[in-house]
This record gives sequence, C-alpha cells and structure tokens, in this order.
Amino acid sequence: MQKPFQINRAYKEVQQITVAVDCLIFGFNDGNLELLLVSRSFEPERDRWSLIGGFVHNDEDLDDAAHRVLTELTGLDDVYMEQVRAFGKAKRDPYERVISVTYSALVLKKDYNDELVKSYKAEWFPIDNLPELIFDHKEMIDAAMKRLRRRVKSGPVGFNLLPEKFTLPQLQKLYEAILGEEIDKRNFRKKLNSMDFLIKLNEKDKTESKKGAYLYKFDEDKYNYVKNFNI
Amino acid sequence: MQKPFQINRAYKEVQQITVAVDCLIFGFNDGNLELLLVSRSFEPERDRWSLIGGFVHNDEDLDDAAHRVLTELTGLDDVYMEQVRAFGKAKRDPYERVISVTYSALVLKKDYNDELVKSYKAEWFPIDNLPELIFDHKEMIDAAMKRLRRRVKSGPVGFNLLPEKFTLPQLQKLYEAILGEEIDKRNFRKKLNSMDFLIKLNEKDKTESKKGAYLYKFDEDKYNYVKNFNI
DNA sequence: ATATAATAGTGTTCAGTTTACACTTTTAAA
DNA sequence: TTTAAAAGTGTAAACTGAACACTATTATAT
Repeated sequence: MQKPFQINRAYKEVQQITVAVDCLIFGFNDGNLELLLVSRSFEPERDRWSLIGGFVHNDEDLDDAAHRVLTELTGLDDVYMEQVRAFGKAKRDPYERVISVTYSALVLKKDYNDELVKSYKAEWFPIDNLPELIFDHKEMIDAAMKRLRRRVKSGPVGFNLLPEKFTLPQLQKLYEAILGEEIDKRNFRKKLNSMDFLIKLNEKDKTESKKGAYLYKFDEDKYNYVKNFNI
Repeated sequence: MQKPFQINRAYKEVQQITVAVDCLIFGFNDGNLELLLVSRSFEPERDRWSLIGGFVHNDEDLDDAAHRVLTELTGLDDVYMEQVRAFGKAKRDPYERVISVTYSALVLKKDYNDELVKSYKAEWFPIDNLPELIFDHKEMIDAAMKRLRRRVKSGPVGFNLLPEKFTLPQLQKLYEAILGEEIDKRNFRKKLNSMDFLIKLNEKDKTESKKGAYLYKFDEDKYNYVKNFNI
C-alpha cells in the first residue's frame, strides 16, 4: 500500500509553481460583444494576440491580482469580475510551467482609459471574429462565453455592459449579442416588464433612431425582490 | 502612467506559489448524499476534518493532480471529476500561502478500497451534517454543491453516483438528496420517460422492497440524441 | 391461509410559461 | 409631403410544470 498522501503535505518541501491570472475583458461596443486583446510586446510569442494577464504575487489574493491586472490595462477600478476557472495543463505554456486562473470582466467602453489601452497595443475584437491566440487562450474564451451565457440568463449581469441609462433596443441587442441568437421584441419586453426592475425615465435617446427610444435604468433594490430572474 | 504590465512578465523573475488540489468526493450511500473527509494526521490543524488534498507537482497537469490525490485515497481510477474553481485568498491557509483548486468527484462506494480509506482516517459524512472543517473548506463545499445541483439538472451527471444497474426509486432518491427537495414520483418518471435514455431491464431489485423495482441502465448513445436534458 | 404493511407503479387536469406573429407610431431626412 | 427606419404594443396556441390518489405486488407476521 502507498504511504499516506499527507506525508507530502509537510510544508516547505513542496514544489512551487508560477500562477498567472488572465482576464477576459468584455465590452459592448456599437452593438457588438467585443473582447479586449493585447499584442504581446515581449518574447516569447511577441506580436501575437493574447488575453491580458499577469502573475499573482505571493501576498496577494487571487481576485485582487485579477483586478490589478485589469486596472493596469484599462485604468478601470470598480468592475464586475468573476472567476471562470483554472487552466493547469503542464504544457499549456510551452516555455514555462504556469497555472493560469481566468477571470471574466464586463467593462464600459466610455469608462476606460483609452491612452492606457493604446499604450499596451490592445484592441477590441468582436467575439465572433477573434484573431488567433496564444496557448490555450481560445479555450479560456470559450469557457468564459459559456459561463457568460448562463449567467446572463439567470441574473442581471449584463447590465454591467451598459451605461446607467439605456434603451430597451440596446438591452435587447446586448442579449442577442451575448446569446448569439435573435430575440422576439415583444416577448423580450413582456418578460422584462413582468420582472419589474426597470425604471422608465422621461427621456428619450435619439442617437439610434429617428423616433427615439425611452431611456431606462436598472433598479437594484427592486431586483432583490425578483425571485427568479429569467431571460 | 504606469509601466506596461508586461514588464513583469519577463520569465523567471516571478514569484512562485504553492498550488494544491482539494477533492470533494461525493458518494451516494444508503440513500444519503455523503462527502468523504479526512482527519488531518499532521500539523498544523492535526485531527481536524478537511477535504482530501495534495500539492500539484511541477510537471503534472492540474487535472492529473486531482486524479492522483483521489486515487491515493480511494484506490479509484476512473472517476467522474470536474474542476469547481480556484480558491486564492492570500490568507486562506494561515500557515503558508497556498492556492487551491477544488475538484468535485462522484464515486461509487462499492468500487473504492475500504482499507485505504480507513488507513487515512477518512469518513463519510452526510452532506447536511458535516463536521467543522479547516480553512475555507466549507466554502469549497458550498461552491461544489451549488455546481452539482446545477449540473445534475442539465446533464446525466448523477448517474456516476449509481451502479450500472439501478432502480427508478434509487435514481429519484439520488436526485432528492442532491437537490435537497422532494420530487413527485409520477412527474419524475414522466420526465425521464420523455427523454428516452433509460433502458428497462427484465430484472428486479428486491433488496429495497417486497414488491421489487425494475432495474434500468443508462443508455449513453441515446443520451447524445437528447437535446435538452432537464430534470 | 390470511392479513398486513411497505414500496412500486401508473394518468389526468389545471395553471403558468413560452412562442409565434403584424400593425401603428414617430420623426429625421430626402 | 413623402419616405424610410426604428420604437412600441397584444393575443392566441402550444407546451411545460405542478398537483394529485389509487392499485399492484409480495415478504412477513399472525
């Protein structure tokens, strides 16, 4: 019989591993769901597209590391972010052993620091037209998209991709972009209405149509009374 | 403006961190959903209950590390296992910085090596009557349970907790144990029937009732034709 | 041998939810 | 003043989920 595994657990005898975070930064720009990617400015794999990532410091919470990396790139501070999962194949990065934990962030284009983004050679790509990516980053994106689709149906997560005031056509386009399918306008509105957490404002947005669409805002308090969010 | 983050990415200048896997080993024993826990045989926190865990080796896939740890404890080889997520608070283990990736495993009591389990001072606990656990292990369990509940409704995952041949009352009890709620017998069977991936055998199991219940097995091929598994 | 008790097995109805579907309104621009 | 583009609005049919009660079988006890 093998020796009890715990023997390996004697502290300080254990191999340590480089741990990274990779951030999937989603934005909803001009009606498209987009992802912010960077062109690597260092070897190996210089000039290839990659998710934005960084290493986890020893005294730093994993979640904090992800926020730090996001802030360094975008200047954004207060962003909705969730862990997706850890990617840990021994050879996923062929140059060095790195375990990477991915995070999915939803950001508002207008809020982030454009200068910063440009200085990193970062670019937005529509989610259905991504360039080739290094390592297992495509797999990370697939996992995050799957998760986003699930989350967005069961909670008011998508609202993080819209400004405080938004129109129903915008909201619908956002859902269509995330889910990758068309939604019936009347059914969509009926559902939103029944959940009763949108506040209709006395203002119209006329930038996207001649008629103009009423602006709404999200009522966080009321949302808490909604038992089953379900779109 | 800060320097580009990539500067930190120069390989070999980066802090390394101890990475562990912790396994949530679920079993369905005597009608209860149970979790296998070990009493720590080493300091710190000796004799307190914990998930079974181990450290990730440098040349080892994360998933493989989880399987290795599971095999060391149970002798089981071919087990359904999924990553839950990474837990990475800097102080989650107060003795040393350890990032832990949790995995959820569904095992069959009859298959595992009882001797091995005993030699580790491991014990099964019903999921609704767990002892106090070290560190953030309770939080890990909560996350894994939430995930299990979701997964079991949307795919034939629960079948990994039953032997190859099982009765419908057993299957129902399993779902009730996982979901923590009673299910109507007729509705449950109706749903299973409509999805058409169970094969009724010409055998009865008489160990659990006088009348005896028909045995069924799961038809993996047919499952692939089921578009929407949904219980 | 008969009665009992425990579990297996089986359909229908009602309510709620989801889906499909088409026309009117508004207004900027031609 | 016409046109074109997008906003806004309700109803009917199909489907899905939930509630609900009795009969069948047989080991065990009397």
